[in-house]
Amino acid sequence: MKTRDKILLSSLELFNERGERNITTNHIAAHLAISPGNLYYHFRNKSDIIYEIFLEYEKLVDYYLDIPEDRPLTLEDMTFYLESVFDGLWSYRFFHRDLEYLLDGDSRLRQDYRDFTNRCLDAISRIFEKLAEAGIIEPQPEELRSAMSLNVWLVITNWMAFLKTAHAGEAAVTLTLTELKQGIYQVLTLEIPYLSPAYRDRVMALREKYRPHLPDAAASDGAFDARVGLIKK
Amino acid sequence: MKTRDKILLSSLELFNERGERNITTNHIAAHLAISPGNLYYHFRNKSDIIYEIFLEYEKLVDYYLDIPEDRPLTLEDMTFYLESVFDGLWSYRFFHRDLEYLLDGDSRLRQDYRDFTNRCLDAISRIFEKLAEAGIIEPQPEELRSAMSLNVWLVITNWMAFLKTAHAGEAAVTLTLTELKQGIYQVLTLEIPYLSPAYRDRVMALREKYRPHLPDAAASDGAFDARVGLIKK
DNA sequence: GTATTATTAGAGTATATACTCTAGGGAGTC
DNA sequence: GACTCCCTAGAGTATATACTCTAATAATAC
Repeated sequence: MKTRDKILLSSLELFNERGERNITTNHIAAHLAISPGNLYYHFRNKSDIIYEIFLEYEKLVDYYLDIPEDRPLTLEDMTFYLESVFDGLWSYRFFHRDLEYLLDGDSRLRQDYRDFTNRCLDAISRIFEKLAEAGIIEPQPEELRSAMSLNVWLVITNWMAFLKTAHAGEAAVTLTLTELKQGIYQVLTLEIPYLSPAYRDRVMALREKYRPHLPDAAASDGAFDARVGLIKK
Repeated sequence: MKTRDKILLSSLELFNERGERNITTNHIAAHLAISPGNLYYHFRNKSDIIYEIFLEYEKLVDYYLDIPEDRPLTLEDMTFYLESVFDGLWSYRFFHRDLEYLLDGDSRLRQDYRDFTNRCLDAISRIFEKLAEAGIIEPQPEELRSAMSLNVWLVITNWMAFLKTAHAGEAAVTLTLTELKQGIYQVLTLEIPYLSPAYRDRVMALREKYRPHLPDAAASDGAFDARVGLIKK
């Protein structure tokens, strides 16, 4: 693998594990056993590294949120969207943590992230629209749909921060993908009142599968992971 | 005013304006025209300053979220809760921005914040319960109520971050309290499906007052501010 | 092979940051 | 006046951080 790609990969890994604020360019170089000079040969500065990681993140989510316009959406599609978005969030989880600071210092990123958010909001709204067309949820006026979409976005992007801050025990929290995906439970909670009777039971059953286990239930739940695998096909 | 209090006040002001990460203890001292030694005479370190500010924040929100148990809740109560919580969020807005990092470095704060969150979630849930008792919203099972409360919490605490990151124009954003309170629109959106017919129109009218103005509508809307003042009485 | 370009090492640097240490002033008390 | 206690100044420091510079090596082109 090219040094440049190794830098991106290691940076992402370290940022995710310990937070962008706690990782310096020297840390990244040390972790790869290369010199700082080498790192700065490939990237002008730390912001550039972060920006390139963002571009990857953006590409991934855009790919996940591609909406087929030639057929109606199914419940499986919806599940796929939810699973995928949380997968993406997991892979680039450092990003939302220090978002405001990152955007403060990089106007390219600020602009791109703004556009990205708006694309995501549009996609969510379009998904609701198509779910209504498919008879899964009741159709709603445009105004309500976009306000709903925004709430979905807020829940999705901030579920992780909630887990890390509010579920924190004595020690700092180490999060798992399984826990993160319990955010799907919260998103489906938002949809409940809008479900059409024909699909209500099925969605409620789906939601039930993501219900958080209460007190420190088995951290790695085999059955759960198996199901996740199944859903994603 | 005592130097100690001045330090807390200036810190809060600077943190809110420029972010905790961008403000050093030396900045705070310089801003007050006191020596660093003086600052460190009053506080052992930066974390202690932040912790004390958190205690104030906690106290304020706990005070706002006090729920009268001797009478039913009214629509005015609900409005007051919403307005107050966003006021609190505004006054201590630096806090949620760097929350994860702050908690990482201070286990006292981590523990206290966790308890604080849970108190808030309970309060929100209790408010829903009492709104149902008052016939404003339809009663819901406990499980749904607490999942809903969590969604309300997520929307409330992250609305500001959304504004700052997604609504950002070319330049970094300067937020106003008025914009922040448009979060109330989002919260009320969550409640819509649960409103009882008798109150539906009134709540929808209330919600309408917080609707975001689309393209850069007059930043300081006199009528709006007047209404806010009225509501808070 | 030689010339050129791409890559790397590693020492070094300017600045910042959180914090320390010593010395002393001012106010009250005896 | 001397003692004490609270408060303050301000110089100083160890460490970290983002980044630079020079020189050397590896890869590629001709």
